[in-house]
Amino acid sequence: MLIATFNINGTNARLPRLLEWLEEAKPDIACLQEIKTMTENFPVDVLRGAGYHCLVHGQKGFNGVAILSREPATEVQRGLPGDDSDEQSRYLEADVMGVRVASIYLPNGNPVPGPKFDYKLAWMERLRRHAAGLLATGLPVVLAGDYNVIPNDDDIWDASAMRDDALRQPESVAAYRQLLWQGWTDAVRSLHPLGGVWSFWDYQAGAWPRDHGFRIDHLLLSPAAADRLADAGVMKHVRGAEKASDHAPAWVRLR
DNA sequence: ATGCCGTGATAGTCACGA
Repeated sequence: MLIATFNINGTNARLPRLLEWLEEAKPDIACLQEIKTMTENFPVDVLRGAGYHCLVHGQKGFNGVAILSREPATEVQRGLPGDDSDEQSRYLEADVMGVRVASIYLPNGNPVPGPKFDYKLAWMERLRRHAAGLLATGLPVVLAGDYNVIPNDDDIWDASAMRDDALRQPESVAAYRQLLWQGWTDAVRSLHPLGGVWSFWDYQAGAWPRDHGFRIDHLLLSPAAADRLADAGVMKHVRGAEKASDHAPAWVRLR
């Protein structure tokens, strides 16, 4: 069972690449982020034609997450609990093929310091609380998405780069570790413990040809899911396509 | 120190990203 997470950076701009990738990789479940379109404008008919059911939590212009699945999915949670005033579409959770899956687009948080960084840390605290409840169910759970956190020095091409960025702030890293310490397994990290695996390369400054990337797209597995972990990685070649997203899909295969 | 590039909303450039 192949579960992937892919920040597509805009549905309209990326649909041809998304369809190519689905045809090539054939994920059973694909968690998408930054769909950047309203729910009603997401191309559900085109994707149904490509063999996928869609759950969509969209928003005009920014953010937006979706869960694509070969088998029908049952929506469990739309939006991250814990703040009724939060109108940003960054969380969607569903049951698919016996697994609880979430598509997560964690706030970027720049600039630091500032209200956006405060929002990021508050959002991570809400996620930590919600994730504790998920662990308590004992279900196989996969929290997949763009976490906008670079967890370790070897998760980036140059450990001194991004030091002042929200993605590498000690508070961001600490919040990510707190989440892990609840009992989650970072699937890609567990299969590549020495690091050196990137999931994002900036469009600017020749980051892709220079391989100046870092890892911010993660799949966190509950114990019941980690027991079934067979393999995990990043589909790096996807980033090399024409008109590619700046992210590549990260994935996990469960037995 | 800032922009680089890219996307979307909008009809100017601007917000936002990472």
